[in-house]
Amino acid sequence: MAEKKVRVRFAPSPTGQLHVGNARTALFNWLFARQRGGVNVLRIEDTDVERSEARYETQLLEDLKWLGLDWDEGPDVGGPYAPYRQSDRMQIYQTVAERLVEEKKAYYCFCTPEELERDREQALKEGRQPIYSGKCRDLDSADAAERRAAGEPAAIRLEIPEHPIKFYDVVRGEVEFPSESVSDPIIMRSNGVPVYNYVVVIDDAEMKITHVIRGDDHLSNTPKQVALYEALGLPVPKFAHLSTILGPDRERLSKRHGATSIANFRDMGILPEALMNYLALLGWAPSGGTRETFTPQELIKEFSLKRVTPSSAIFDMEKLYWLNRHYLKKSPPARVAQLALPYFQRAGLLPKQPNEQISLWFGKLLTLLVPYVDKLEQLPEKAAQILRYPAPSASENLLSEFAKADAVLSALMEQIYNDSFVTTDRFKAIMAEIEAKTGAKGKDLFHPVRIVLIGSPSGPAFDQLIPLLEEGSRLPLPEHVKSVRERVSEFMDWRKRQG
RNA sequence: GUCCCCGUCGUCUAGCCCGGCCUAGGACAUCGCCCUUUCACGGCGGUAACACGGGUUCAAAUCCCGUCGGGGACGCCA
Repeated sequence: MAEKKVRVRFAPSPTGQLHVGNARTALFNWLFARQRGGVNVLRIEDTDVERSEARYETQLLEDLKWLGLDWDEGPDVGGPYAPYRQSDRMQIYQTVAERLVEEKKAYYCFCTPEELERDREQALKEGRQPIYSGKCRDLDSADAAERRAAGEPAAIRLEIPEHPIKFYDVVRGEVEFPSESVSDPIIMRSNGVPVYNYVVVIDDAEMKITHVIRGDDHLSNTPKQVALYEALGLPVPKFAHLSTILGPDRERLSKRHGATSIANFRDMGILPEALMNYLALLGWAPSGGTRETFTPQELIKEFSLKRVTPSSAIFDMEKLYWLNRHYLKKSPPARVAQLALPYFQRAGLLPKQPNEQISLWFGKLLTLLVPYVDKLEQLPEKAAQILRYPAPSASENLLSEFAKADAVLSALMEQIYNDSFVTTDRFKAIMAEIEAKTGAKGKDLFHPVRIVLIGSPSGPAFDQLIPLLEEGSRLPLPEHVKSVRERVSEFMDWRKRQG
């Protein structure tokens, strides 16, 4: 019971939209913290002043919240280790760096970038690891002070110890790097700005982070960071490096693969619970490995860092769509309606302030359409197929393969001529009548009728479609929905005009 | 180049740590059938994988070595 509370952190840079890879990292941190009753920290890594922007930070928080994540400490909620924005912590980094120099764990380096570049090329040519030679390591501290006083720019480097650097990674096990493969890293630039690899460690240490869960692109940086913890005399946290998410071409997932940011998915009409579920399944599977759908609560219960897979994963849009369809079908109709409404308004299919009748009708329309789509975004297009009257010429082309189409349509026109409102029962009777009169059956009977009504041989069942059209035709919609009779007559008139 | 990580169906993965229960399980996609006077939804079924080569062992997807392939790092970027 005395076990220490776990503390994890998600530390994004506000330099753009929240990417799925980062979102998955945020999710795993969150799941781990929530399951263990620990603390989830949000820290903003904005040391790169040029690329960081306040609006991205706001958006970042919104995207995380939309996904269903929350945090216990962060720039917006505060906490015992505030501030949570690196740009507000500069003084700390400076102080600690100077202390490290005093303790001889770090040193001033006067090498110029050109000099370093030459050394690197030389090393590469000789087939050596291109790491820093360490030539400033043994500079006399009095000399160094003098040169600095004279205005010579100096960076601060951490001295990497001689022994191999080991650390524990929860997803990969024990990892060891030979000391010779690790360069003495710069922790303070000569202009006084601290370096990322250094500030993360200071912050993680100060914030008492127990588990560092992050992308595996940081794996090779980890030995430098471990050396820093050791120099600082602070406990090294456990690490968990998550594999990279790849695009279909096995390249690191990026904008050119299409939708990759959380905002993209939200705009398409992917449900947050579907995305969360999908992201959780990328690199993690429950024990047994046979279950696919999880609510956030179930994920919290089942999640385990130890079960995270080390190999990289290709992002599969189709499976995300499958999950989205699953959750779309499970969602209460009122919620789907609320989420779908803006898409219809933008397409000019629904008014800004739909009245109650329209909302009711819209609900029916959605239950009809939802089984046909992967994401909300596709709804207006699907609906347009039904709500807007299709071009008669297109229908005409489809009609040719049905032998008795002409007879069926004339009979239909005859029957429907006097009906201003067609009920489902009336429609059934009409179809029976046409069947009796023309002898057309099955597809020969039903398809021509469907084509004339909605411009396609496939679509919703008639007993749902007919009332939808008829009711819609009486509503004050931005675009008039044509009734059954209007549709049939319009088509027949068009035919007449064609001769 | 050097160092580190990774390698099970097309894809996500279970199994690997503690070898036999694996004629390798589930899911997405795909194909077929059923439901449906259409399509979609739904139901049922099929195709499909242990990267390769050596060991160790009575027995290897599982342990060891090597090869190959992919990724990352080696920055006064994050």
